[in-house]
Amino acid sequence: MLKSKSPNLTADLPHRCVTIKDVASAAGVSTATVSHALNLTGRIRAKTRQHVLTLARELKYYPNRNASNLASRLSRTLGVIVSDIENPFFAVAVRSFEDTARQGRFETIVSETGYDLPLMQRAAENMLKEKVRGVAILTSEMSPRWLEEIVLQDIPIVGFDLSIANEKVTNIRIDYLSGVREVVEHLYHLGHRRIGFVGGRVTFKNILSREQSYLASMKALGLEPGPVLSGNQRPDGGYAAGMALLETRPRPTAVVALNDLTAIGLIKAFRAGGLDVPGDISVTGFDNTYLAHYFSPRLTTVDMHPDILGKSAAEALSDSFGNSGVSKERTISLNLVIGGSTGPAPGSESCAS
Amino acid sequence: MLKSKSPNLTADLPHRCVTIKDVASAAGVSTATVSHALNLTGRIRAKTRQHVLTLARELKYYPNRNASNLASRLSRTLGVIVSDIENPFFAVAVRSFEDTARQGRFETIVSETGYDLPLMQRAAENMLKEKVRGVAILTSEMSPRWLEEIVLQDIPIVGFDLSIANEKVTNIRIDYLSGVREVVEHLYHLGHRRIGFVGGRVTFKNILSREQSYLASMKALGLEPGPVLSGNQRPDGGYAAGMALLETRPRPTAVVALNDLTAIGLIKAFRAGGLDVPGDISVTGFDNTYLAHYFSPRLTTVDMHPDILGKSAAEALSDSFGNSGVSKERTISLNLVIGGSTGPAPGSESCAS
DNA sequence: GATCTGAACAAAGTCGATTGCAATCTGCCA
DNA sequence: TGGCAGATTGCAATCGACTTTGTTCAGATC
Repeated sequence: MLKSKSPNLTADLPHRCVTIKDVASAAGVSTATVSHALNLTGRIRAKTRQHVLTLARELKYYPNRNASNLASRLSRTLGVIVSDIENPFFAVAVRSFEDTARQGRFETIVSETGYDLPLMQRAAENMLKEKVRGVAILTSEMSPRWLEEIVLQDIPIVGFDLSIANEKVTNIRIDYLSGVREVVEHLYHLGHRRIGFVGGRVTFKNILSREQSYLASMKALGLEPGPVLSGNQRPDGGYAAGMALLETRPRPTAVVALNDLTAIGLIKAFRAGGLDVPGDISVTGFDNTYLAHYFSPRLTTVDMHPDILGKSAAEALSDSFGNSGVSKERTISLNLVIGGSTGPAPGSESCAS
Repeated sequence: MLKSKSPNLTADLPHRCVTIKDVASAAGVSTATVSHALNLTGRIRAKTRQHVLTLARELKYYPNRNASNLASRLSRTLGVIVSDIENPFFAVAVRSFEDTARQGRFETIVSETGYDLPLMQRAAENMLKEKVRGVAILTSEMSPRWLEEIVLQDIPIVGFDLSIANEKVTNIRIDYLSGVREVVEHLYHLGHRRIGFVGGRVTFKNILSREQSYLASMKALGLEPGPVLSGNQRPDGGYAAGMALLETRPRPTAVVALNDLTAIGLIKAFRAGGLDVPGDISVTGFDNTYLAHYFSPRLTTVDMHPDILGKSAAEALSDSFGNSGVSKERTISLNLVIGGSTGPAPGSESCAS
């Protein structure tokens, strides 16, 4: 769209941004005054301030955040490390975190690990190089090594099920056991006795927690834990597990999935195998994402309140800036949401125990 | 966990990061040498380089990206502005963008607008202050004003349906018309004649494009455009629209939704109204997210290849760094995916036209 | 053995903003 | 009108890394 005839094309010249100096000289004041006018620091005459602000806007001045962070030795950026942004549970949590951070005039940068070890390291390094003010670990597969590394740099951390205790670390407790127990008991009351479980990589602590909670809940009811399979926390993993379960004899009458995504994968597999959900087999999810709500039948699941989680995480970081060393524990309560994906065990009306 | 008895608690002292100076003095070389060793610039003896690298690791040195960007007057960060990360379509696109960027040793920062104007402005300002190297606009509700503003700072932009033409801007073309036409024709061949449409905020250009494509497709088939409603690009908007459609007389026998999320909202509403999908009414989505795949019935939808989109966007930016002024257009091809959410129009076998 | 050459490294200026302290100005009071 | 306190504003150092411009030194050449 631009005729490129002149050798002095704008695009060829190294571009210079508008700096605080430009604003200062345009306003006929020093850079210090401009800085104070923009940041409400120092006492500036109202008229001067207005003048500077007007000029800054006219010149389209956008303060270089790199320079600002460097000079003030203080960043207003928070980091979030998350495993899978495609999972609506995390998407909601991250958004909630960002919204809360924004209200405190903090920016947020997000790094995804994709349940992958090298990416996990990269994410941590990213935060360290960016010199963020605090980090939220919205995933629990983070290796202790990198947590230590972050804490060593004196950066506050918030997360759940963190394998590290330190005054810079705020742990958000999630009572998986009560959540999973409610699910299992719900199925029990529907007459189910053979209740399977589809988990994920047990090397990840919060995934392991759910599995252990399942085992404990079964034992508490005097039930033999049914088949336990592993997915990959995503629908395709659930589908594969579901296909495997179709072949299992005796087939469970209900399956508890570690999250909603796995549950919908399971259901697709069961239907492909000619089973009716919940007529032939009941399925439960975990997280109560919008998927669970709009899926048909609506998933029986456990609400993890990702919005509260994200908000809590951001607040925990803000708090830890003010009063150092006070690591309040925070707790997220879970509650069962009953949907149509669970029903009476086949033939349970006649042989209810 | 830490006993705080000493007044010289580490946490109370202003923390100093390990800097390049620390590494330099530890290694007995100048900071210049350290910089060269780490960045592979300049000619350094292999032994010196190794020595420096080892020490940097031992001291846990993480180069301050703020200082680095400032000094080199060049950032290796790309920005992505996206409307709704909760929509799997965008989640996949963003991830694909990040992966591609990472391969080119670029970091990515993401800002979400939530279809909200003030947030849109904030996102743009965020990019400007961060002095990113390039921006991908994975949403089309960005106001031209901010696009201009970014281009003015000489920052390359890539996006789809951008309302600005400039040598710094790469436009990714998406042929909505062909995609929507395939959907409408598919329904037509199934015997549908009253085909409704649920769109979104028509102030957003790519949303408007889909609606216009629908109208054009209907006209091309000699059909009267059925009821046209607006959602909010999310499931709840689809649900509300579906509820409204239940009351419409004559009720359409098929509804085209502007995306998958709206489609699942619609279906929930229709089922709540006692309708069978696709027995009583057919529904189509758009985007072919994993939702469409795992939903039951599988959604008939249009694959937009978000992964290719994200990758293309990142590549376009990388390209624009090398050769300035070459703004290659890129095109994403769409293709129809037929699922079980569409079926013959009720009674169409007897009165097929 | 003196000179030249290029590799390897150091010194110092620079990026754009912040901030403590000094300098200036203003208004008020004596 | 002179002086002083308090309100404004400027000066200049600083943050941590990069990068241009030297400087040094080993080896090669004659």
